[in-house]
Amino acid sequence: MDWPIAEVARMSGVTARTLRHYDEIGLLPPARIGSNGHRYYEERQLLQLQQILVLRALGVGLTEIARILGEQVDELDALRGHHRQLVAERDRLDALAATVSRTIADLERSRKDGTPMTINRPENLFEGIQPADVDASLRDFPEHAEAARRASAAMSPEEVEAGQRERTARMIRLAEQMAAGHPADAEPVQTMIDEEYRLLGAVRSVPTEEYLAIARSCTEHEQWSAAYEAIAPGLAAYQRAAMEAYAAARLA
Amino acid sequence: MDWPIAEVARMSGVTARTLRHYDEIGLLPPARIGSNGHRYYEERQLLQLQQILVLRALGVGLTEIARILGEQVDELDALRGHHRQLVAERDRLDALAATVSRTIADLERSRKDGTPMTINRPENLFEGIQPADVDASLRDFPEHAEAARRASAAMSPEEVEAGQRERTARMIRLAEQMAAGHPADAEPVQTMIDEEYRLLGAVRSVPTEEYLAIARSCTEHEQWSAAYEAIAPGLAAYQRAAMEAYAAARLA
DNA sequence: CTTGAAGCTGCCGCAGCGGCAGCTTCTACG
DNA sequence: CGTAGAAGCTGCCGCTGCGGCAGCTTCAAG
Repeated sequence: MDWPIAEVARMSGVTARTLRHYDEIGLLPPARIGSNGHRYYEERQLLQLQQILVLRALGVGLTEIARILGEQVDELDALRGHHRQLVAERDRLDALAATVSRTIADLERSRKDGTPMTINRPENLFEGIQPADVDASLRDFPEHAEAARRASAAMSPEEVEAGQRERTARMIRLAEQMAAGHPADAEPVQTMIDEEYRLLGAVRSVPTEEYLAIARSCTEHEQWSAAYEAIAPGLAAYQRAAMEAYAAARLA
Repeated sequence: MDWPIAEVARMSGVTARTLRHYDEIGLLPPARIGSNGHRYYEERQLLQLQQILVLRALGVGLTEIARILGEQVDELDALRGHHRQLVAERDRLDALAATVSRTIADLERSRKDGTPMTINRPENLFEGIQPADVDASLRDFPEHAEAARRASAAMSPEEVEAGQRERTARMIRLAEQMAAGHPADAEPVQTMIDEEYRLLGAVRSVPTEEYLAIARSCTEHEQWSAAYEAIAPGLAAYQRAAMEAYAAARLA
């Protein structure tokens, strides 16, 4: 007893095209091929097709299915690995959905306030997108870079987001000072810088030398610089100057 | 001030290849192209790139991003739609992961019991894979088909799975009776069929005529038939014969 | 013998690039 | 001023899992 391709398609619910595809990639060759080139399937192939469809429905890729059917890998191992992937992907989407809904809320709020914000929120500038590279500027202080990496790896996505948001808010306030014409060593600016320094010190104490290295990074680290410049032209240099003035005045 | 492609790549963290791709698809053309064909980007492009990367990080597709940047669609609307998709996909993966972990548990159990089961569990045969088509055989009774559709739509994935598993268990017990050589109208077989009939009746009362239609479907509905045959050759006809004998003896 | 259904083999397209190959152009150094 | 090496360019193939053609052949029923 064998069936032509359309019959199998009707029985299984997949299209004939799919069955030809499975033949093409060697996943499910038909039981025999007539002298006319037509494909004929038997019960064994139906059973295999069922296995394939089960695994496919579970989200397993066709190449992995082929390995399972070929008994090159253990099905339990494969499923366990697949389960890990599924959970990881689900968690990723979950975090993504949360971020998107925050973005939506932010946008809605800013529209009510008169659209002072575009979707290009500074907290999502380059440095935010690639947090792993943020500490690259600290390569002169590898021991601290390592610690920072560990610290940021331990933070939850929410904490990371919150941190980015706060840093950005500071950058914007600083840009406002700059736009108002205050020099970098003006009192209100220095007050803000002092606040930043204290926050930095709350994590761990920062020697003057390293603080100055961070100041230099504001203009020299390409991603940082780009982030500052994207908020306001000249902001990177302004931040650096303010930090250097602060160090000269209070960290001497 | 403009930057060559590699510079932008370093600043933004994407590859030059990606930037060329974005140019190719019209998503981010460079500010100018030198007479040598080289691409040069300016601040405006950097800002756009940032927007692009933010949206891309949120999982928005490039074509949708292009529409948002071109202001052809409202960003809030786009994000709301995207959020729905994200949540739906997350839920799908969640259900999938749950199914996979049940499958893993089943496989582990069966291995301890001496591997009486392969991954090709009958509860995942064709009809299980396409539950939406199960009631297609009831097309002669459209009003009932509609009700069944509603009922199955209201069931949770767990309930559906459980139902499939139970039906399959019955099919296997029936196959054992058949393998033992009992005719379809033998007493133990009829007892099983009676149990099935009562279960069916618990959902809603089934007239004899419709019961016989269901019996016919066992051999005539291709997916059902395939499911029975995959468990044991001849099982579809055996089930049908048993049901018909039951109807003749007890529903007359 | 004819006709319509079903079969076949390609090839393009989809999203978002990665990774070549093969050629040209910039930049720095001697 | 010549040259090497880095960086630029334009294609084209590949991935996943098929859908959807086109163009031709073959089957099955009347």
